[in-house]
Amino acid sequence: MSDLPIIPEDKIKSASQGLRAIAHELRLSVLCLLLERPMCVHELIEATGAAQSNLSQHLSKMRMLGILESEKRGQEVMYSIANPDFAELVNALKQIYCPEMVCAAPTAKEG
Amino acid sequence: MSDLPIIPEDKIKSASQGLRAIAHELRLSVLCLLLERPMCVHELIEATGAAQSNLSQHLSKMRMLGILESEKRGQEVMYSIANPDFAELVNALKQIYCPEMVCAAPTAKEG
DNA sequence: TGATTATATAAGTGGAAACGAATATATTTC
DNA sequence: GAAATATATTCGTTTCCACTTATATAATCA
Repeated sequence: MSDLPIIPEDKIKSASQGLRAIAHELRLSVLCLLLERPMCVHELIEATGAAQSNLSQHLSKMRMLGILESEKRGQEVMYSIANPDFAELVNALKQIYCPEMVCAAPTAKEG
Repeated sequence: MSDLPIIPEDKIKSASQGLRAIAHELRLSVLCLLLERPMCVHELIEATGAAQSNLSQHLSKMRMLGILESEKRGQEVMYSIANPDFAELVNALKQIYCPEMVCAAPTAKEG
């Protein structure tokens, strides 16, 4: 019997599901790209070098999980990050793994 | 040819490896527990309800990845978080998934 | 309307990860 | 030194993921 603050099972389940969702090289790359601006599928294909079908499946998975949202524009489909939590999470990762690429909160000193 | 700030492949690879490492319910639970204080294996078994062999395998995996470190104390083995980045990451998750459990940076107003 | 472009979905396959069962190793106690 | 406790490791099985190939749908254009 410990008096530890146990995290509820369902929270753990959601969190690990969220992590699994972004713990994939291609999906993470896509999220990093969409952090900059919304993009359509063929832009993402070009930027990542992924196969069309494969990328489409990953996009679809992230959309179903509420991470991404999509909007049809003509024959293209624009994808963007739907859940700001994931934008934050990816930013946190960038700060850990490539601090020099994160322009972070501007210190209000530089131009 | 886009002028997007592409994240280098090896950074993506490290990041997604790190995410996969914690994107598992049991491993994430362990990390949350160890966020409080170092614990020995049978404490973790009791707190998580996991099978001994299974938990041991996960601990071993996280130790090999540099996430955890262990110190033998008598016949027990104490585990703790070795890499502060992961502590931060897990804290970030807590803020997203259970904000009410995070005592965060004290606002210096409450007792 | 037929061809082309953009994207999605389905089906099959290969490989990795997780788990349980059994066993091994180290430490303590008697 | 034998039993008990604490933890690690090995092995075999199953389950889950990702990827490719092929096909479907929708929009545009000729």
